[in-house]
Amino acid sequence: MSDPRPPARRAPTMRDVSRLAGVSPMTVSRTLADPGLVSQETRARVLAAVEQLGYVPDRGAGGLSSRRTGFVALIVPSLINPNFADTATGLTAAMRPRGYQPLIGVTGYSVAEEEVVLRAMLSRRPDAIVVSGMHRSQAARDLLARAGVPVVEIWDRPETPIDRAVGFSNYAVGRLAARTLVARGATRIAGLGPERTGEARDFRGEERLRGLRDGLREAGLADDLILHHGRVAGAFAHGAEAMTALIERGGAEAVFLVSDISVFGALMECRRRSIRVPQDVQLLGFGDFEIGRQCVPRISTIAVDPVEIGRRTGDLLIRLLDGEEGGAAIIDLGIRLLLRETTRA
Amino acid sequence: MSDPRPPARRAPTMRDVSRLAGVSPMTVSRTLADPGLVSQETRARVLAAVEQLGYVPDRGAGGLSSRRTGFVALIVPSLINPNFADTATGLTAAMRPRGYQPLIGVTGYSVAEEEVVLRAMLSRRPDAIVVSGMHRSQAARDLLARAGVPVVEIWDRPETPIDRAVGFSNYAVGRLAARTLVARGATRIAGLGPERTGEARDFRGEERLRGLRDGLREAGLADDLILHHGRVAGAFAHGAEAMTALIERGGAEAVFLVSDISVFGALMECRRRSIRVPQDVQLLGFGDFEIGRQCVPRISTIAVDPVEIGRRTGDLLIRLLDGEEGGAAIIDLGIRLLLRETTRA
DNA sequence: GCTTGCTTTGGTATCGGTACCATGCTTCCT
DNA sequence: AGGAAGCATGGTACCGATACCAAAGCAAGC
Repeated sequence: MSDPRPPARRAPTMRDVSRLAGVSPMTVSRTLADPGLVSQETRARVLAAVEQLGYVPDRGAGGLSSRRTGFVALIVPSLINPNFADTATGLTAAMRPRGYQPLIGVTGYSVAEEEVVLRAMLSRRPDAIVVSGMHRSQAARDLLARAGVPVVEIWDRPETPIDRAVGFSNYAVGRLAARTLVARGATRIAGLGPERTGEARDFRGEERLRGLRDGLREAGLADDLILHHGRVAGAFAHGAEAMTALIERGGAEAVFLVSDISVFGALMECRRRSIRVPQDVQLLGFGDFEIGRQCVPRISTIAVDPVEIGRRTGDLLIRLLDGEEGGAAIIDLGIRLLLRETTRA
Repeated sequence: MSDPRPPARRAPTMRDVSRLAGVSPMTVSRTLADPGLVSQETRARVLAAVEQLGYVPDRGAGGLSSRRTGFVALIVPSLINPNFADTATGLTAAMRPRGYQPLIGVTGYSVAEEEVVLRAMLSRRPDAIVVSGMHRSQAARDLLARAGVPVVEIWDRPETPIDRAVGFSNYAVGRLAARTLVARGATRIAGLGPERTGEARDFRGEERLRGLRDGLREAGLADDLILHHGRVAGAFAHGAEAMTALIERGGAEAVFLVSDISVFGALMECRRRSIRVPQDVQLLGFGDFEIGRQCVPRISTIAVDPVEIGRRTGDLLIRLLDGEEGGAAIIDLGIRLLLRETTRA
């Protein structure tokens, strides 16, 4: 394995800086870690040397020594889902100013991949781990529990969190959906979500439909229109296909879909078939995606704030990593009903 | 700074594994790095010990020693833009099987943030750096050029790449847009993109409009309808607002917008105003976003394959990091015209 | 039988930082 | 004046892996 590139003079080290500034490496380390510990004069000399050499500390080496890497593992099912991209953005915003670097792992909704990704994260010795919907594999649960660092489960409200949780109850979303549609006079109410078999599953989506089912039963309504259909990925297509399947089974007065993306797909299917929304059928989604705010008609939805989930998780972790108490084990950010134009008054 | 959590028995080290297996740490290292180097019997004993202890190697320590961290820095303007999320997914898919871990940095389209993020990445000593539209700050350029590792610029076709480039010509996109709309009989052709001032700029979008302008001039048409309007973020809203501005200036026969997301926003604005697409106005976008394939009417667009950009970049880097020649400095993946329903035949 | 060479294993130094303790010097107090 | 206390700095031993070299064991070749 010969390297064809020019030998690339090695990056300067703390030793180089210390020589140039005429101090010991230890003093350079202090200057960078906590400038208040060195005299003003020394600090100036060190910083000038850092500048002149273009020195960038090697945090890998620092982490090895201090046993704090500054990494925060973030494991999500998908980055293409804007909800998780938003959460990643919120987490980054909260933690980067304190020097933490998110390490993003994507599982593709696959239970098998979960463990592979988690292992890759653990090999980087993160200071904290944030996971979304990872509690299905026992091996993964064990790895997490034994990691010896704070673990936060997000986008969920587990009965018994491994450590902490920041999110909301997906089950409650489904129940609220049922209540909302019942209150709007619908009696034949459908629920559309992805199928529940195979390697890749959307457990949170299933949880919402479970809430819907219980809500409908409680209202004395039938729950025979809760359909599981198609793959979790490509959610746009899912909405259109699921709507088609529903129509073939006779349709419904109101439909709850597991995400706004799916609602959009269903909406387009309705347009193609000249079915009027909300006059002929009411649609209710989940997630308050940007697309639902922009399309015509605007999508009624049950909202959570994905950026806030990331931000609150970041704040919690900063506190925990500073050695403070983090407060409650479970932070429930709640859900919000946004009635717009795909439901009737 | 007292730590309230239980002392968390430290993760097992290679030393622990070696003791349990009755071999030297060096043999454990070899077993894990290249199993063919040790005898079958030894390998079995070592792997059993690894399994029993739940040992996960510390790649931070390994990287310090081997001077290969296995990190690939990926710097993008935004993760919320599905194009970049797709590229990240493609890059991950190509490189993770070889043990590389992407390190994602997000600049928020901000030139100032670029350098901060780049510095954070460099402190992790990545084996390669992938950047998207980072060539605007001289300090950042210098840092990249002196990093001593392969650098790939993506989503662009720079005149003089820092090292390598994988992408396509945004300028060519604009010219193709002009040609396409001219060929469809339009004479009053507009171009809508975000404003060109302020800290956060979408340079690639501007480049597309520059191509459009030149294309229009070449066809002998006016270019006075090329409007820069609103912020780059929140592209849905951008499309609607820009379309409104255009209509207030008298409208156009055909409009090129810098992304399909913007086209969607414009399309919704047209629906609100009962302007028919494509009968009253033709719309052409860029990016072939999922939403453009699903909405009604389906959006005509100039497509690139974002996942492919990531994948090809990953393949190139694997070759370079294996010490092979990488081939051409610039890989142009080309663009594809997809005529759908927002343009006329 | 002894050299040669291959396979398999081990020992030691080192990667670039930080933790921890030691030291020299000043300042302040009794 | 003597000693305690505090500030600024330096020295040394690691953190947990891998590179590199050495060496043991064994088979093959002459």
